[in-house]
Amino acid sequence: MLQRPDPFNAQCPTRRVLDRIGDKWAVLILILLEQETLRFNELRRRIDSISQKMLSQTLKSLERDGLISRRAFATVPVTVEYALTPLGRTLAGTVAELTRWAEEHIGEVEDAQRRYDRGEVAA
Amino acid sequence: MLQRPDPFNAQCPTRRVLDRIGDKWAVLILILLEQETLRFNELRRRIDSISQKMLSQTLKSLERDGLISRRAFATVPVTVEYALTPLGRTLAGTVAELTRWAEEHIGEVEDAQRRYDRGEVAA
DNA sequence: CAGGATCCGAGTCGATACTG
DNA sequence: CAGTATCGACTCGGATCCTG
Repeated sequence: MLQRPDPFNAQCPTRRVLDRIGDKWAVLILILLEQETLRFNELRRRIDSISQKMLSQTLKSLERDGLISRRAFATVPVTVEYALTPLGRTLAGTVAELTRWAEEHIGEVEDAQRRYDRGEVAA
Repeated sequence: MLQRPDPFNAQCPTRRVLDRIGDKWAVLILILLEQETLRFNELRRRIDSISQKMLSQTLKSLERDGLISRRAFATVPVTVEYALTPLGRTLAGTVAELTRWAEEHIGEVEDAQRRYDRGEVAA
């Protein structure tokens, strides 16, 4: 029904990648790790509103997808560092395009919302 | 805490845009409408697995965000056409970058997953 | 044809408590 | 410090029925 690997119709792999990006926390983590390697609790502090459950869960699936790498050091209290893999880095770059779009057009979106909420259909 | 309009910490507008993109159905609709204007049930048939509830719900919020436009014709049974707005078109373009990434790298992601599931930590 | 309203089960997420 | 395990609240989304 479609020429491309079709993100429609199924649990096609492409769709799975899209869902991954749809994940709010995953995107934030990618953005943070793009700038520097971070430890578990550092990430937690940066994101601030994330629960420890969602953080570890999200980190695990990002690692599974080969987007980030996990390195544990046998220091006195354990130390674990998370960093982007080369693959993750390419994705982070693409995602950055999106956040750029958001920053540039958020004004227009909000205007549209106000108009809509005022009952205007807008041409 | 951050230089950019910070997608962290809050219900910052940029975050809202990201959530929008995170929406699986919204993305699919944008992709379809990028190619041609479609009617309600046409969209329904294309996406196939979407329920009528989610379709109308998603269309409504896309319209509210100024990304698509809705035009109703007073034909015998009503006809409603949905199309991208210029704003929506710019977003669709950006989203296309993402699907391109997905198509190009899905293989690497799946390889990573298999390795992970086999218990390998991977460097 | 294009949708609104309702009901309801499955999955998500946060809070809490505990471990190596 | 870096997690895991459990539980309950809440939400999302599908199925169904109905209308202009």
